[in-house]
Amino acid sequence: MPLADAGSAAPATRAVVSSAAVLDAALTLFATRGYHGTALSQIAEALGIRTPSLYNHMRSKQALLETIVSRTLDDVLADFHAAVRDVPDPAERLRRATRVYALRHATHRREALVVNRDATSLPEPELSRIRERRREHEQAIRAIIADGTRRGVFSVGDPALASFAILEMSVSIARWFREDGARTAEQVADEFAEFALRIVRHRP
Amino acid sequence: MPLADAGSAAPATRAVVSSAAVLDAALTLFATRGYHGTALSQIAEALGIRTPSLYNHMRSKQALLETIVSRTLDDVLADFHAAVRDVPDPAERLRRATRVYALRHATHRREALVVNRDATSLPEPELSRIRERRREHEQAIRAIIADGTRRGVFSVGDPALASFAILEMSVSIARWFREDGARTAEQVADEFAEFALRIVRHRP
DNA sequence: CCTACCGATCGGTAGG
DNA sequence: CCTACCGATCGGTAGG
Repeated sequence: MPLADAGSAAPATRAVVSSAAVLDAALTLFATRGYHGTALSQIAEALGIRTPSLYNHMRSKQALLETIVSRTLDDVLADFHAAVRDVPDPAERLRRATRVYALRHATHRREALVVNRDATSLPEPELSRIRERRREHEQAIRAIIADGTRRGVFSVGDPALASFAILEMSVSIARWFREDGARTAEQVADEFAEFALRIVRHRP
Repeated sequence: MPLADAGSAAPATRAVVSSAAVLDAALTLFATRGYHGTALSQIAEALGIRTPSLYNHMRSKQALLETIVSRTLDDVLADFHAAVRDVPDPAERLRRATRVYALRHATHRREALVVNRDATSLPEPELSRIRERRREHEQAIRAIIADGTRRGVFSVGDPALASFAILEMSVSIARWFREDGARTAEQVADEFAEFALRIVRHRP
């Protein structure tokens, strides 16, 4: 039966796929080749199905990106609020906020790469809503830094610059972190939390 | 003469274009919409010419990206070496290396955005050569940090983590810096150089 | 610099 | 889940 297994794209058995599986395959491919650099045919091939079958599990390619970005931003904000809840001390708040953000970028690398690379490919009004959530997070970090500076436990010229630096150095973890590398995600997250406190010149 | 000015794509006079102009238009569009999100027809339209005319000034779309990325990386390395030449003190070396890198990301935002977003879209063997130059820069920063740590003027657990953090927080400047913003490129660069010294816990 | 044109591939639909 | 197919657009070439 040469036709039955002619090429790796033709599976021996008929594949069964879920929305979650489509999203996961899209996540991997978008993270690797970018949203515009990924064809739906590649997502289908990764799942062992034909392109039109994808439409049983999604509305459109764009909806896939929208779901990935939107969920990720919601999770980032939820992480943040859970991490700082009932923590009044600015230094401890900043440490926990940075740790959880850094940790997420080590453990959810694909999501982070897609959000950072391709979120701007979404159309309005989704794009504005996305920008608003990122802004919300940045402002929350900035507020912690401003609070600590006001109280004299931090020393920083411009809380906005410090918050950009802290957030973006953490985002970079998604670019180089390897699960089988020398340091665990937790070790990296702790170290970056320490960097954050150093940036705002917190005296331990 | 309705046909002569039907639509903004039809210029009144015949446009004359140079390789530099094509590269510049590509730079702007790649930075805004990404390499795969940009069509050659958009580059042509921005220049007021037809798509096939672009081929008088370039070899291919990919060659455009290659030129942008390659030149930018060469410039980054040249900047670095010029900045630290004849500066033996690790703290001053790190300050200057960070300042010049941060400054470049404020003044060459488009280049930085394209390199960071789309360099991986290049094929081998170009991709390896690009990675090698980025690695070279990262290793040079790491060596400064390791040197300062050895001499006891820095205190950092892992020079690699610190160098990633310093470089990547600087890269982020390209994402948010505005020429008409509250701070000049030089002010931002100085502040980020200070952040770098704080990350390695240099005592001033 | 242009018009005319190419094969390939894109996201998506019809219909089963 | 599939095959068959769609119009649109892609990067690029021929030839002037």
